[in-house]
Amino acid sequence: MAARTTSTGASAARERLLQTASELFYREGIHAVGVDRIIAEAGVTRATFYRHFPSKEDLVEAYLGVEDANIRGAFDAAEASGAEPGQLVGLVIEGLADDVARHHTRGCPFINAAAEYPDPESGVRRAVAEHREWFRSELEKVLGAAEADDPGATAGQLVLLRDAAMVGGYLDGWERVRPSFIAAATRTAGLDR
Amino acid sequence: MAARTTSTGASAARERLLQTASELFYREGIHAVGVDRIIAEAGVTRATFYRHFPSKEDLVEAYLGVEDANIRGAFDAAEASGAEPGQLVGLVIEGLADDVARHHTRGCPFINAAAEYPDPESGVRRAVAEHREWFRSELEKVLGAAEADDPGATAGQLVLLRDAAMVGGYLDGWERVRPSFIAAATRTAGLDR
DNA sequence: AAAGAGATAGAACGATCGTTCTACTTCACA
DNA sequence: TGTGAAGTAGAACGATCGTTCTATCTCTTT
Repeated sequence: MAARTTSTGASAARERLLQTASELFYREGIHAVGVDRIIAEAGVTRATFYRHFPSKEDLVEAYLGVEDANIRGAFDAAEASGAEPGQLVGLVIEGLADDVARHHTRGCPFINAAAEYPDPESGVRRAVAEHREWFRSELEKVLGAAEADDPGATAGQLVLLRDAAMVGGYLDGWERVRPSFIAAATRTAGLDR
Repeated sequence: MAARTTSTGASAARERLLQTASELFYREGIHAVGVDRIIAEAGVTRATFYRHFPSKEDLVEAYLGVEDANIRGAFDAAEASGAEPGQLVGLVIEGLADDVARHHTRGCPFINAAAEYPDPESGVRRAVAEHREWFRSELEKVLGAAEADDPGATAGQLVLLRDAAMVGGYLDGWERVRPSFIAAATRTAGLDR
């Protein structure tokens, strides 16, 4: 058995590796999960691991890439749903709330990763910075289309609120944080008028 | 040379150990800093380390205890300053902003620690939960004295805003986040009326 | 004067870290 | 048909992890 079995062109072993690592990194932290754990749970050999990822840090960056792609996909889906710009802002807020409730119950993958990588020049921190900048500008775009006043400032505040929601949802429980998040986000976005 | 040299009754070696570890843990992350690093930079022997801290995790908990005590001290100072309850809320917000700008430029010690400790039953996570609960109730007390409406809900929202400020200050730069934080916090606390 | 706690110094424990290596097999494609 | 990439299997590298140990010295307290 070997090689490219998936439709995307990526090898099956690589995808299993990436998915297993993503779950472990998110649930237990990055430094806390060793290469041995990952290859054992992915059912793959060390040699196969290093064939696809030159080092563990490359795998970490790929993990953040998966998280980034997931969120971009959610945005694309929302925009492709044919909702009007005015509605879209509300959909985004609801989507973020739903994401924290369902998938990201251990906090934000990017915030958590940054906690473990102090060097701003590292590949991991670059990935975090790029993701945050994309997210901010995407919000600004949506807000601009909905003709909100000062989309730039509002987008910045919504980024902060999402950070707060993910951290608070993890440490205090989402049911305690959700009302505050919804109220603050809708008011910030100007949806309460 | 030996033993208790400080006025507080704690040994000098223990205090050097704790201060050194606190700086390293905060700046570089907990799992990333080994015991060897700590004892080397503290100028202390392994045996001395384990005399004062049964395990590394005890040192981690002591580190969070130091951070907790610092913030409690700041609150006590603000309350002892003789400011009126109405002013106190504003002082607290300014104090938080000042803290992020000066001391906590690598994020929140408790949020960062929680990112590395997934088990909610662990001593570290318990310390995080206790600190957050104290902070929330302290805010509620101050807001209640200032006769804000719904001190409970407002305190919860201010906790979220502080989380956002510390995360955003670390990852996006405090100068970008500060205006949003000040605006949102003063409005949430009802100081803009 | 005796006792004990706190410090120093340094060797050593087994376990795990991330990484590299050789040897052999299997499949896709030119 | 043969070349090469992708897979399995497993030994081994040096480094570091957190922890334990013995041995000796110093100071404070009784």
